[in-house]
Amino acid sequence: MCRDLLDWYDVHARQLPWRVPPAARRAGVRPDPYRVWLSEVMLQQTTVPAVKGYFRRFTETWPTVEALAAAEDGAVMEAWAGLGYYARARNLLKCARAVVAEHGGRFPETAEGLRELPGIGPYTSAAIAAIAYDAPATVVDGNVERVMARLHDVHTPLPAAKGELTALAAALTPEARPGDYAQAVMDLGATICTPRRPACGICPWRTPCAARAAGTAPELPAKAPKAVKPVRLGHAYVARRADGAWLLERRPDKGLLGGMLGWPGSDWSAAPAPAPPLAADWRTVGEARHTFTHFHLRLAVEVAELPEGAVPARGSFVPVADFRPAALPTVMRKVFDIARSALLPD
DNA sequence: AAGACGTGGTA
DNA sequence: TTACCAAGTCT
Repeated sequence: MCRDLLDWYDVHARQLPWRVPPAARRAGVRPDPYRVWLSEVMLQQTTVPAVKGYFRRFTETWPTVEALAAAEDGAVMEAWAGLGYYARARNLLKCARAVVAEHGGRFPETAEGLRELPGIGPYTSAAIAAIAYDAPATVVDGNVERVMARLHDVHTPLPAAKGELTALAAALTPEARPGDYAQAVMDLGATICTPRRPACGICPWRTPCAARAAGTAPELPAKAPKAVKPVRLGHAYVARRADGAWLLERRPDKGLLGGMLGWPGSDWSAAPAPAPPLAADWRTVGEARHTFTHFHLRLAVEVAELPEGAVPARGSFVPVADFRPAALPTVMRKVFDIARSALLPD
């Protein structure tokens, strides 16, 4: 059965910037563990199209784990801006520095060893072990869960079904070509066994698939109902100094948008108290709306123009020449777009 | 162990 | 517009 999938993968493998194609892989070409690790971290809860540009820029700027380990924190956070889940970027640096300082610049070659590193959990450790080192590790991500739930017609809702689906995936992992196998199941889930409208008719596993036989494939895997997202409110303060500099603030390392640059603001709650970074003639010019994983946010955008000598209680001024909106997380970029059209009308 | 943690694309 | 979805990890 694994053979059917590997045969399919030999023909239909997606070509991705971090991947060694199956033909080259069988000819002995090994992927660079650094690139495998970087791509797998970027791909956590993130789509392939979103990752491609970031992967290219990261590998151009920092071609090796040594180069990344030597990078400045701010430069890495800026390069990650817009990709989301910023703890990944903080852990990426911690991990690179640990690999250089504690492992001589080489990634551990076993899933257990990899699992010890920051930002590398059960999925990523197995993925690197399998893909970079061809170890027979069982990779279980959202694709594998979906494929296994359908293949075995498992109706238990996630996340309760996680253990059962992991066991089913482990029982199927072959000794031969485990790296290609891991990528093949994920490709199958991404291109054939998709969440909606799976293409069962052209699936290499259409014959053994229990859900296909039962007609239940499109509704699997079952999932526990999601909690309703509350709405939180807040104020964001965008100040422009007379020389064009913007008042920005580095957010604390822990918590939401940790380590990222942002506009000074109130806390985000049901009834936020205004908290401008300095006394000024603030005007409300609009509202930025943004949805995070667990709440909706509405930010009142306040703007002010400041004299050259203004001294803020929080944050620091970034000269126009150094300011790049792309270095901000998306919610802060939305705030800027609203503030800019008020302060700098075309 | 349940909740925190982003974003952009799609229906 | 809203809701769901995508190669998870950490606490």
